[in-house]
Amino acid sequence: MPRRGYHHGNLRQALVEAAIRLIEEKGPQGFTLSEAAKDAGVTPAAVYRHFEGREDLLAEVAKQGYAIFGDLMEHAYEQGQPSAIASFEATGRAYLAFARKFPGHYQAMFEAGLSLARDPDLARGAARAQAVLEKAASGLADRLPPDRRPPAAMFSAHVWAMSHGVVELFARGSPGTRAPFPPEELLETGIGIYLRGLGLIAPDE
Amino acid sequence: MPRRGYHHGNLRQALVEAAIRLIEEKGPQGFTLSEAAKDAGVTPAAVYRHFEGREDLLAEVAKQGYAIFGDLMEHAYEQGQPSAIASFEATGRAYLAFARKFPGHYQAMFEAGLSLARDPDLARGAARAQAVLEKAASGLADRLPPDRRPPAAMFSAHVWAMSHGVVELFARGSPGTRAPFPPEELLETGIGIYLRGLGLIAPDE
DNA sequence: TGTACATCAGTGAACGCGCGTTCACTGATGTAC
DNA sequence: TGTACATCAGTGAACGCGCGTTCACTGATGTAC
Repeated sequence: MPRRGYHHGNLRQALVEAAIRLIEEKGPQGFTLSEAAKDAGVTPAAVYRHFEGREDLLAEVAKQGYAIFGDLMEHAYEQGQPSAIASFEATGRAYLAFARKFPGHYQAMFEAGLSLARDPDLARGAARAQAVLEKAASGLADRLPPDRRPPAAMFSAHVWAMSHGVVELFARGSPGTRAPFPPEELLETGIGIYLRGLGLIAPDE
Repeated sequence: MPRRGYHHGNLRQALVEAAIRLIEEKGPQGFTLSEAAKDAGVTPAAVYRHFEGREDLLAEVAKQGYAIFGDLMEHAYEQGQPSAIASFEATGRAYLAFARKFPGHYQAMFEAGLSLARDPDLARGAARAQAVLEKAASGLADRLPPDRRPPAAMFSAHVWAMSHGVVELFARGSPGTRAPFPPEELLETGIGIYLRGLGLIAPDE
């Protein structure tokens, strides 16, 4: 991030990127406004030209994360179409792929403790991502006999939970616990068994 | 925690309990040694009579958490015996019950980023809890035909992941996302579907 | 093409704060005689 | 039962630190004439 003069040019985005880097290194709690400023080659006070403060910068990272996340999830869903199952599995994979590829964004979104209420944009971004997963789940539900059809929101919650759990427990350099299996494999097999349990894949395939 | 004089009596445990309370309120990152000392009615320096420092106190909370956790898991397992399925389901429920009943311990154990390597006792406690879940999983695996039997460590990882995900996403006053279902129900149904997928419960029961 | 000027992004010094940790100390407790 | 003394848990003052935030300022940029 070399400065070209007194004016930075694109300090706002440079700060966001510095924040992402710092969150990746030290987690959302270890990230400080001052260090982000330093990383961007700028005085802490300069941050206040572009953000209301520390939390506002953090929220911007989460916001950009939700945008990328939503795009990835939607793309995965489209790739899987017209098969409801393929779409569902693809969104699960996309979840994990996002967490691994954008760990800074992921942590800002899910581990920073940001309230979605603080910013309508943030809430919108989160809702959009969740909507894709529920659309995929609902496509699945349609293939079950109506009398034995659990709510789609429940499917999506199950997969969301398992994905998040895999990320937190096995996809990070987590607390001493080495992953017993590659996270991708764990999630793939987990979702596979789950889908079989729903009666959506043949019992012995 | 009223002091009865110059000497506290049981400051060590009083500090641990203050720490637990603070972690419940503000998370593991918001917990400070100074505030724990204040809560226990004591000067920050007094903490150093009993712990090496902030992280050591945090580790003690985690250690006590693993002890309780291990007991609960083992008890749940025994309750479920001799049915392998009942034992497995019970340990899953025990996981969630622990997280809800001992949120301070839970966070110290799984969200504080403590390295298990820093303390053999800590690693032992964690290993013990994990062993119970794997024992339950292995009891299940025995009931599957050997030629189509996935490793027990994988079962236990799946359930661990789903449980952790449910806790993090739906059992906390999480970021704006209101739980679509009670966490207990979510985990119960999730594990149920999963077990059906393994071919361990009848497809239409 | 050159000059005056408004704009506003970034500076640098300062603030008050709470943190973890250290240190020489003090005073309560319990034991030996 | 009473006294001297060793032990050591907790005190209180001090430290250096980095934090988020504020403020009056400065200097680069771009526009109007």
